[in-house]
Amino acid sequence: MDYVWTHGPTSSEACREALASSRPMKDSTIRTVLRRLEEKGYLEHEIEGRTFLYRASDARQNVAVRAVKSIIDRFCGGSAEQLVLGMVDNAVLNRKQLERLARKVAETKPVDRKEGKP
Amino acid sequence: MDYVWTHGPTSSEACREALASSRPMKDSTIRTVLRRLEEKGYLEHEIEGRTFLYRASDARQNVAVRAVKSIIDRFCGGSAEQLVLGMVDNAVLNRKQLERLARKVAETKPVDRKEGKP
DNA sequence: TTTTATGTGTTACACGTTGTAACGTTACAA
DNA sequence: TTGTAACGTTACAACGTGTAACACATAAAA
Repeated sequence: MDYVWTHGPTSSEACREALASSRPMKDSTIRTVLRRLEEKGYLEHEIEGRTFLYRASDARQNVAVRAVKSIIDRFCGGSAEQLVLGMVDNAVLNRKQLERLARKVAETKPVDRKEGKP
Repeated sequence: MDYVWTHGPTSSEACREALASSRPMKDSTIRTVLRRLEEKGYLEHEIEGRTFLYRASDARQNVAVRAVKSIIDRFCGGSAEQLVLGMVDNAVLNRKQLERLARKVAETKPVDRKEGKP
């Protein structure tokens, strides 16, 4: 998954070769993994000649956010703010960073017009 | 887990009774679950008479934060800020909330003195 | 003191997920 | 036509999870 994210669309072979040094695997292994990731919706593929080219169906960051969202729902009663406060308490995020973020976002989305990407 | 979090220390029986209406389970089932949660470090128990009293070894929110932290490390290159930005992009958090958080934290930890709970 | 109820210990089993792979089939290329 | 590069199908062990049966110990009751 990580490989497909950092490099673009990839064939199973290319993927295998790239990972071979750190983790030698049979081609069938790689293909199984890619197929399963596709079943789960993390990947999609198109056919180039007779080769499958896999690409991530969603950016890494959005996947991260969705995962976090589900944590928020399960553990923070759906309140993202509560989570962020917890992050500050646990020094995962500090005051300075939070302020910088607030400023940055204020610049980017000045009026907060109905959410959604402009 | 959720039950132990919302109510305090609990015996397996109390837990079973409390959940019985929504989810009737045998006592051995409950005990197995509690024991496994303890093995994983989410619960601890002390012995009261000859009954095990389980309590959460950590607050719900901290568990959430740790889970999120691991997502940050895996998907956001360790940058919590990046995640928060992603949350804003995905409308999990909006500008207003972020500003409110920044203000709140600024009040609570005016100087950001070396992190850690005062 | 013997019996009983209540609590814990141990073991099990079905199912789903995940890592890893063998073997089979198909179609382009030499 | 035959080899080879791709994919398709199937498998299997290890692990996690939900659910529970049965065994053992001991305080409490008779």
